[in-house]
Amino acid sequence: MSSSVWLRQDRPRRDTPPLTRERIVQEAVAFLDEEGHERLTMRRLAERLGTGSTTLYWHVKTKDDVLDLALDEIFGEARIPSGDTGWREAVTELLHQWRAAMLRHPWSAALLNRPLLGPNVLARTEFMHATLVRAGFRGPHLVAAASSLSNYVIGAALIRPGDDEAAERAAADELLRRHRDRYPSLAEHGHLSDNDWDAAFAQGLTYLLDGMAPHAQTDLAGNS
Amino acid sequence: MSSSVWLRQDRPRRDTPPLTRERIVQEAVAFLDEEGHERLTMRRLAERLGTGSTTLYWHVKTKDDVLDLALDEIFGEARIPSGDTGWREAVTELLHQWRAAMLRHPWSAALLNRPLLGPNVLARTEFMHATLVRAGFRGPHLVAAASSLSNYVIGAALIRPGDDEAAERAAADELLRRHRDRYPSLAEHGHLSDNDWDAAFAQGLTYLLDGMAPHAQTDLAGNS
DNA sequence: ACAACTCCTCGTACAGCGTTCGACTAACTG
DNA sequence: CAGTTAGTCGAACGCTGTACGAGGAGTTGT
Repeated sequence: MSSSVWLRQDRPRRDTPPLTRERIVQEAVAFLDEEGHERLTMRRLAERLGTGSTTLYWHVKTKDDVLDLALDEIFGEARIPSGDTGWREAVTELLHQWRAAMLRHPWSAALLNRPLLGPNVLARTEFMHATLVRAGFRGPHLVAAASSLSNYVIGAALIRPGDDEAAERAAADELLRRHRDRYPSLAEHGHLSDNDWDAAFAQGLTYLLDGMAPHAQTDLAGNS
Repeated sequence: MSSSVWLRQDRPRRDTPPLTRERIVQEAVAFLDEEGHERLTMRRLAERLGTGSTTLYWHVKTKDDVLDLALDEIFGEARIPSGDTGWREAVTELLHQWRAAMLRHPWSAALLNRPLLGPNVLARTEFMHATLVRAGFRGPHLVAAASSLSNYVIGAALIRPGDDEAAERAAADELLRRHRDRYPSLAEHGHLSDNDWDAAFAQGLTYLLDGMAPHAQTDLAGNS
């Protein structure tokens, strides 16, 4: 029925078998880091683990399961802030960590269209949600704030400028320059190679936070 | 082959080649709309076009080409605003159109990790860029504003709530409810099924625009 | 008239894919 | 010692994207 790992329950486990789901996921992440999303096959992953490819199917239902698990795994790298700072600092810190983790593993961008329901993702989304509630967001503004921040960081990681080699980036810039009559504004501001994307991400995030801050109802009840 | 005129079909007209790249792309979009991203194969697409599968490779280099072309094709559905309004109205209108086009073709989300360099994408990005320049954004603020808006709309289309059937959405909500001890804040505000995502998108966009508006340098030179 | 050439189509084939199935081993349970 | 269970694996199936080379049709040159 349900097609996602997170919605199925685990097979009951015994001691510690030599090959585990954890080891598979760990090795999958390493493989993806080294060789990329398109080169991952069950056979190659099995070879790396020193087993036959069909053995993997004892621990995992499908290849998509491996990908879902690997994706959630890297979100665990995003440290959750302590939370004893202001809500803006907390959200900013979390989203920078989030983006950094994804840029460290560029293959993650290709998997973002799958439902993000793993424990690591949920823990971080929960933290963000709770932080926004603590900041005073309620109702539609809470939903809008939370989803906007998610949209923003996911989008920023997806349009990752620089995962493809510099050659490809230069070719894209060349394309713009060649059609400068059709795209004058884009051609003028060297779009891919010249800009500081880290700074742009940070700046865009402050736009978003500046825009949403006035909608936190800090005067709801008579608490501190 | 056939012995009678009536059983033979007309010779295809020569001034309009029977199979063109445009027709392939058009049919690919239709196929993706009807059957989804995972079911598209070159053989099935060819069958739909009434040709052999290898014929496609005369008009197109790889399957990825078809996908890239199909993706750019649907961005053409996003009408570019007239531009005789304020910059906020223009950007808002463009991004709503952009998102609507992607939601109309949910398979597009799975292709967003490819470089977006087609003419339709570039034309719309150019319009947005030009609009922001007209609004007075310069230097790093121009880069940040343009990329933030792109990030936001791409991210919003990617975390499309509701492309999967209601059953899966309900299962995800159930997961949250089952773990309400771990994700209290997420569980409390019914995350997937209950909210108005169109409104949330619109609201988040106003956050972003509110936040960036003060950084437009309207007082640069002494023109009108 | 015929040959040469270009544009386009397609059958065949190949290597590789995700996944299923049933046989096998090894360890634990009674 | 038999029975059960957890885990492994070789072989096979149906499908994929794509390369290759043969051939047909329309046009051009002589």
